[in-house]
Amino acid sequence: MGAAGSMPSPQLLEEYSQFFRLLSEPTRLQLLCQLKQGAIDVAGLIEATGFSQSHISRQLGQLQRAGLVSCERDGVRTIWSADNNLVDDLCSLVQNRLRQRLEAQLQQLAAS
Amino acid sequence: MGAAGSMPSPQLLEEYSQFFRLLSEPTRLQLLCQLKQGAIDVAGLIEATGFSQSHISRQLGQLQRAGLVSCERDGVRTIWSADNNLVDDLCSLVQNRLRQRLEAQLQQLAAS
DNA sequence: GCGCATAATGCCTTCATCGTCATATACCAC
DNA sequence: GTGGTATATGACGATGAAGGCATTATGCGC
Repeated sequence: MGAAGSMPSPQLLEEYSQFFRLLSEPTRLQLLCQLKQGAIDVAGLIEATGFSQSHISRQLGQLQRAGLVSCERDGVRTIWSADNNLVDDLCSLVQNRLRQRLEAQLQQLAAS
Repeated sequence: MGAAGSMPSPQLLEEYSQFFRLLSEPTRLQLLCQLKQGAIDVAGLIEATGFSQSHISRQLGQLQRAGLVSCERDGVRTIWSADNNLVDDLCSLVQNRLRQRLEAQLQQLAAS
């Protein structure tokens, strides 16, 4: 079961960590989830999250550079939308993991 | 296509981000990959990675608290091993994503 | 052109985490 | 018990990013 795969290159490890770092801020995750509900402009995101305009704009910029969100201008507004399901898939896996851990703790408690 | 799921609770978002934060450091990812090759003690990890003893010990502690690695003492040594395949699955998904992006950039370059 | 609204960017402070050095703890040999 | 080795932890400086304020850029109505 050791299943020795091959070590990823340092460059790939760096790519991985940079990507995961994007998801390591509740702010950005919240923005991503909000965009999953539907395309929306910055004012709407301010309304929905309570964060400052500059903060939201910055975080969207980071997510955009990573290709997780995209925007289109509609007059003076900028409409943002989420681009793919990768984050949902990742979160589902993590959620399963969290659930499994809690169940294990529960069983260990019952066995004592 | 919009597929409006439900917003995760703030607590869940916090859990997600904390987990992803664990993976946002190349050091920890490297340690996880190394442990995937097989159980090994701290001295072996120092040899393999070049990091300082205290640094490695700290990172292992974080991974342990998250349930990603576990250890058993063998005399004076502590043998560490990776506990599950979650990280591999997450990395595979991210790798696919990286590849897709590069392919898209390649095609866009060819089309110009 | 001039206002007015929305969004992006420079600058700044604050705060968290990395990574190291030194020290403490645990274990074995003797 | 003492000495020696392997690991964990406290304290600390350095580094990076979050997040807000002020400003700038951009587009619309007039």
